[in-house]
Amino acid sequence: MTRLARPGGSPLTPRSVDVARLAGVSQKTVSRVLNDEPYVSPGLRQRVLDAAEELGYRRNQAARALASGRTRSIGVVTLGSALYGPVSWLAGIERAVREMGYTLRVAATIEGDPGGIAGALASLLDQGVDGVVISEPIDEGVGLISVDVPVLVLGAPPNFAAPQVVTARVGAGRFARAATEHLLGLGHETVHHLAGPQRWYSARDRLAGWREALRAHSADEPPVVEGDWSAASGYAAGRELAGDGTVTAVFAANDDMAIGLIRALLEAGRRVPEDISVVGFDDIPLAAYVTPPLTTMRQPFDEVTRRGLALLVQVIEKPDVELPPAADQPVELVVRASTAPPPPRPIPGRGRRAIPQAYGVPYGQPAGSEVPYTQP
Amino acid sequence: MTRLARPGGSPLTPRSVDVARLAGVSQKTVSRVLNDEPYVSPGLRQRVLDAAEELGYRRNQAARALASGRTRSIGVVTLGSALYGPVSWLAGIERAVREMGYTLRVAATIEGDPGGIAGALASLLDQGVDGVVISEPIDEGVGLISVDVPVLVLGAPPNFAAPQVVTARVGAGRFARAATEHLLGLGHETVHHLAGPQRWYSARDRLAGWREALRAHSADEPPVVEGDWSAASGYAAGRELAGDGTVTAVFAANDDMAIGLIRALLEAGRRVPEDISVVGFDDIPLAAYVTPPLTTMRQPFDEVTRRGLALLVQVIEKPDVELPPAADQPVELVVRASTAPPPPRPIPGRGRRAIPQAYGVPYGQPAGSEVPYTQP
DNA sequence: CGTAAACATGATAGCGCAGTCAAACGGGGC
DNA sequence: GCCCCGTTTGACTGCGCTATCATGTTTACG
Repeated sequence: MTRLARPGGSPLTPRSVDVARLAGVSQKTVSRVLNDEPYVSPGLRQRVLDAAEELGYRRNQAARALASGRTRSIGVVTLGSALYGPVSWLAGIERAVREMGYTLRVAATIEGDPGGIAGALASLLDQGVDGVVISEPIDEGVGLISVDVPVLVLGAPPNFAAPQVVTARVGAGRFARAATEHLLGLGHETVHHLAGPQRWYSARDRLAGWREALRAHSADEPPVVEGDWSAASGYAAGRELAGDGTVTAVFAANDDMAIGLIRALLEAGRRVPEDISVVGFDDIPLAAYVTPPLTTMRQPFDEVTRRGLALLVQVIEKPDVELPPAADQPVELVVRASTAPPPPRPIPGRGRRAIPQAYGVPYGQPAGSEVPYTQP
Repeated sequence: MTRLARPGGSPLTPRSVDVARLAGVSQKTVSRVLNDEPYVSPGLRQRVLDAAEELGYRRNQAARALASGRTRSIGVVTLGSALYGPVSWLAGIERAVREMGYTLRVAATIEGDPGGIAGALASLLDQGVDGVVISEPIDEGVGLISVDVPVLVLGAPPNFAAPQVVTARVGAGRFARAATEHLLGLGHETVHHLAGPQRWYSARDRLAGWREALRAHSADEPPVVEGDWSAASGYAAGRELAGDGTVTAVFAANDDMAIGLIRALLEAGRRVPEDISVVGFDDIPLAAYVTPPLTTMRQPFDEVTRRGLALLVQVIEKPDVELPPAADQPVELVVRASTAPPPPRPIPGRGRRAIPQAYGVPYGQPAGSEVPYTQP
């Protein structure tokens, strides 16, 4: 049976003095050994390690933090939701934090709570974290926030004042531009955009990238439809767009909305990709398996978080060293079956068309629903 | 501009003594006020609060922890992945932890690392957490683990020795049984099961529930196909099952696998739900928007985590009080379009059938892919 | 009006480590 | 042989708070 004890949990768990006594050294020497400080003879070092092992000694982190002023922990401000993007950031952060020898404390912002970021940050700082990660920030009318520990901002421009602010971004704009250009390259006259909520920096980045691509190709810029990242909002947008006969290509700001959008298009009798092409964003694990498989942009979450945290830790430990410039991650477009060249000629008129005949398609015979489908 | 400072961050941040001096009381009185202890006169209390406010005082948690032996934090052992189930647990836990006035520390198990749970637990206990949440545990040959703080085990039987072990479970078995019975109720002779990895308790629960339902209805028990929760594994299973003409209904242990499964069936020319019905598990937000919309079991993540954490905190703070018995959550089946009665007569023979004509379906005309689809 | 409770405050002593400084030791250069 | 300097070790102190106990100060009630 594995036995795990919390230091200080009971009066019986050993203290560093106990280790010192057993090893026949001073308490300070135990501290030296355990912190890998120089000036300890190899013999003593081993004796201390053996004694610590024998007693099952674990350092009390609260005492360490109090005495040293450092907690060796990093706080992350995240959204308390199951959105794929934020969750993937969190998973990557956990891994990277542990790799760097730190521990992780989490504070979620409460959805829709303005000043939520400030609240979450305050909670983390109260806990004495040595650094903070803000993943995918939203600007809900919060002004500049000033924090007295280094900050890593993921996927957004920094609007924090801190001893050091480091940024690691995917560069969503470039990705959005590539997605849009993929559609233009297939021959679409223009590309509609189903945007994310514009309070999100990453949503604005994607919008900007889409706009850039259109301008660079002198394409018309159709009105933007804004969703809230959810498939439900994509579905709602899809019902709108399905009625517009001029739409032949849509770039959705994330995969969930893209999938909701596609569902609405299919229900309205618009085929994907024959009538309308759709590109998503994120490459969620399901993207390859929905019908039709989704063309999408893959985000390099892991590389970005790992690199960002390495910078953050460097800044925490050696505040004076100059940081290397951030390197952009390569853009990765995953082409699947939701994009194709536009239909031969523009569909005349507006409004719902008659339901067309189904193709005999090479891969599979999808089916609609027989049970009446109601919005959940 | 919002200014946030870390207690102890600089020598200038105020201490409780500073507050005491400003309020003209002893340091101990400040401590009393801030801990809401009785026996402080209202006048003094207010003076102390004002002084604290004026100085922007924040308590140093490390010192509090050291002096009191409690960190007011709860650790959660989680999987470092973006799987919907674990992630939803985590989101629910964060919310509940904050509601209870605690903070959250996270340690992820490293995938495929045996003893990963023990390692993550050790890391949390080293940090001095007052309680631990194990979400969706796996038993990777780890024996009984003994921990010296209370433990909340979500969604699984406890195999931990601790001062107190509380369990909060969805009761996945009952849910799986309901899912299976839904299919049997539609007239299917039996139901195949696409199981989750059997190292997971929740996967075993679901398998057991499925089996129970079959037995109760005296239905044949077909061989189980095991996936790894991913859509890719569902897809692989689907290729297998598509070749078996006797399959008319499948219960998948989660939605991702169900979606991968459906994709493979469609590609093989088996219609869903006309030829084969599929039920998923989780009710991920996308489930309503894939094609066909997925019939699935909704898990009450929030209720279960909230209730579980309330119990955990009670056990931490008042170890002697008797706990109320756990109440089962109601089973919730969300019927969408991926399930239907079986086809009129058993499909003769085995192997691939010719691609049938598409229905003119009431809701939408889904399309397959024209671009050749390759497994990612 | 006296006495026992209840209330209100403060002095003092740790919690378990890391930081500071001083002391002891040892080898090389003169 | 003496001094200097790098090495090795330990005694002592303090991080900022909570806990314990002692000391006043009221109130309750016979």
